Parts: sequence; structure tokens; C-alpha cells
Amino acid sequence: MIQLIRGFKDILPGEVELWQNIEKTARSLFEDFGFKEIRLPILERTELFARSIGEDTDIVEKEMYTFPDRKGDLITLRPEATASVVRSYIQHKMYAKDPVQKFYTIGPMFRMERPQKGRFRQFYQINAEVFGIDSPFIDAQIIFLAVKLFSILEVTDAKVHINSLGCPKCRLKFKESLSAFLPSVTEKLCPDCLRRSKKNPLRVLDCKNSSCREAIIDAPAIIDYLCPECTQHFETVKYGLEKFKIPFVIDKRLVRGLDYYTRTTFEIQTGLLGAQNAVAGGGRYDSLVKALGGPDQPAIGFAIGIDRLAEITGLRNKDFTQKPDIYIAALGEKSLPLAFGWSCNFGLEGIRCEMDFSNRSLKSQMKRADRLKASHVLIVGNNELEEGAVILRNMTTKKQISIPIENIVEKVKAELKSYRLSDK
RNA sequence: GUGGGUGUAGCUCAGUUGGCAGAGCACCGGGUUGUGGCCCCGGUUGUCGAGGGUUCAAGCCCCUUCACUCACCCCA
Repeated sequence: MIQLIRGFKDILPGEVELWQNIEKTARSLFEDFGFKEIRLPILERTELFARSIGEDTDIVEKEMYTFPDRKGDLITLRPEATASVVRSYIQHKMYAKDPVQKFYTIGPMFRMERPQKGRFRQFYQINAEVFGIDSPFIDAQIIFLAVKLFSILEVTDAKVHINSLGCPKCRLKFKESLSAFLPSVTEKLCPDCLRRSKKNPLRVLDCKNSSCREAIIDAPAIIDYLCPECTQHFETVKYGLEKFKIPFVIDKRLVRGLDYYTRTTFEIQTGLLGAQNAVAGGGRYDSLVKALGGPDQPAIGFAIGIDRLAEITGLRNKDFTQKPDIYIAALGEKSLPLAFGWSCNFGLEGIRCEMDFSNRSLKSQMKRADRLKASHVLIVGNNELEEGAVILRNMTTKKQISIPIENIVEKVKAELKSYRLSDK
């Protein structure tokens, strides 16, 4: 037997309906707020990710699916979507038409990590990105949208964490003072953090190791080093969130694993996912468009993990699967071809129809109709053919009526319609 | 990449000091010659994850390997 690749998964009927529901909800919400869908390739040149996410981030260092194509060029299965959206924005010169562009995109991402609860090597994200707006109000609105989606999907345990990473100007000052602080707690840091403290000191603040957490309690916080412009920006984001009545906590340790973030960063965290706590994350990346060769346009975006969202939504136990409206129980060789014709016509009329082709006993066909939760069964056998009328049985009320074979699809359709009306 | 746990029927899982591979559910058929759910009766289902070793004999002991899972790390 050939098995699927480690960390990958099939989403089977029964679960896929929940995913469809999540995606439908997200689409409609984003469209209502003026976001346009953009569909992007899942393979890009490796360089795109190396330059945007950052050469010495974990993602680029050890998690990407990178390989040479037949020509020898290095290509990579995208580990996140933002880089591709930015690439597309620049490549198609969308800023020329209007620098302000709002996109959403839904699709798979790939990271070669060890799988565990809420973490897969192919996972799915809903991304939303806004280009060309530097107002902090858009930061607040983006967070509002994420929160709104979570509440529509009845997620109970979700908390907004926000932080500001400042602009390159204030971050430089902060890095200096952090680098000056770290040597004073060297003994408490884990080996990883010792390495980070030289290479990328910001990452130390993000470590979950309890000893490291303790060590950095008194470490300088970046918000204390924000320049006046960045401070003002952050204040307005908070003001906006309060205006939207969105509860949030300021999380000084929220640094995030991608280098391109500036100013506002945020995560939506939950306690329902084991060791994973982020269900959504994002932030502002004002320097990225220019860094990738585009104009100097600000941008902000976020990603929601669909796999994780599907695990924690309150809709999880709802049954979204579609049940047949009609199950045709055909008895005898003469009935089968007739029933087959009707089943096709029911389908064309939008009436979900199932039937059995094996000419089994009525009892076993009824059993199957019951198992499939069909609302009605249409019984046709030799008796019915002689009389020129079939039996329509309502599976909940057990009431049976006789329906002439002439124009049967129309008649059944009318019958189902009145049934549905009386049902509501 | 590192560590722990788990792999036996479609599913959930028993399986004693090594001695004929099991249960419940599901599925199929019958009880009711053409009427579902409850009940009763009967039936089908296995590379015991894979490979090797020890043994008269291995689901069980030893070695190797793979997968799943949880955690570290990081993130969605």
C-alpha cells in the first residue's frame, strides 16, 4: 500500500464540509470589506523567500521544500503567502493603477517541520494583505477582521496579542541595548539563545524555554525604544481596537519569526491546540515592497491557519453533510431502468437523489436509505408499474402517498417543496 | 533534527509465564415472500506495521526499520 507523505493529510468528505464553510465565511467577510481574491502559484524562486522572510530565520534555514528544477534553478514550495502577494503586486505594477490594493488568498503552504498537534507539513492558510495604506487605523481594521471571523465561527478561546517592532530607525537603537543586556544573563540562556544573541538578538525574546523567559524579564522592551512616530502609530492602533471593542493584550515578547515585519505585529492565540497557540498572525511590513524591488509602499497583512481554525471552531461538531432528498428503492428488473432515468432527472432539478443498482430486497434498500438519512423514499416495483403510480414515503412521519408515474419528477418536486415549507 | 508513547479486523480495542488470533461496533443476510431505526439469529472481514533473529513453537522475547502521535524548537 502506498501511503501519503509524512505530515501531509487527506481531508475527507465529512470534514471537508467544515472547511468549505470556513472558507465561504472568510471569503464573504473579506469581500464585504473590499478585498479581492488573488490566486498565486505555490512554487516560487527560492530567492523570493530567502530575501523576504530572512536568510537566518528558521523557515529559510531549515524548513523549506527547496529543490532544483530540470534546468537547475532553485525553486521552493511556498512556506507562506505574503512574499508571493508582494511579488505579484510588484510584477504586475498594480501600484500604478492604484497604490491601495487589498487582497485575500486561500491555499496550501509547506514547511518541513516535525508534525504534531495542529502542525502539518502541508497546511492551509487564509491570507489578507493591504498595500498602500500607512494609517494605523487599517492595522486595527485588519485585526478586527480576524477577530470577527473567529467570532462568526464561534471560536471560544481566542485572544489578541499585539506588539510594535518599530521602524528600522528605532529598532537599531533597541538592538544595541538588547545586545548590551544579554551578556549579563548568559548563564541562564539556552544554547539556541546563545547563538541567537549574536546572530539575531530579537529572537531571544521569543524563546519559550522557562529559563530564558526568566532571564529576559528585565530585558529592555522594544516599545520603550520606539521613536515618536512609531509610538504615535502604536497608540492609534490601540485606540482603534478599543473603538472596535476588541480586547487585546500587549505582548512585549511578540517578535515573530519573519524578518520583514515593522511596527504592528499581532497574533491570535488559543489554549485549545496543545503546544501550538497561534491560530492567526501577521503584522505590518512597510519596507518589504521596496526591498523586493517595488516602490516604497507600506503594507500590512495576516494569515489564519485553517487546519488550526477547523480544530477549534465551535462549528466543529455540526453536521454540514448534505442528505439525499430522495432515495429510490427499485424492485425488479423492469423498475431499474425507469428509476435510473428518474434519478438523473432529479439531479438535474436540484433534488439530491440516491438509488440502489443491485436489485436488493426492499428491506435492505430501506436500511440504506435510513443510513444515508434520506428524507423520502420512492418505492417502485411490479405492483406500482401495473398501477401506474409509485409510493413516496416520508421517512420521518412514515406517511406514504401514491404518485402517478406520468410527470413524476415534477410531481415529486412539488411534493418535496410543500414538505419543506410545512417543515419550517 | 532530538526525545517519549502507540502500531492486532473498516473503527475502538482485549490478547495471561511464548502454545489453535478475539470482543464490541460497523458491514452483509435472515427472522417479516414488498417497508428503515429497537430486538433476535447467522455470516464476512487479518501481511498481528515491515524485515530479520532466538525457539519445537513468536502478536508476545531480541535487533533493524517504517508509520502514527505527543513534546522540544519554531510557527499558521
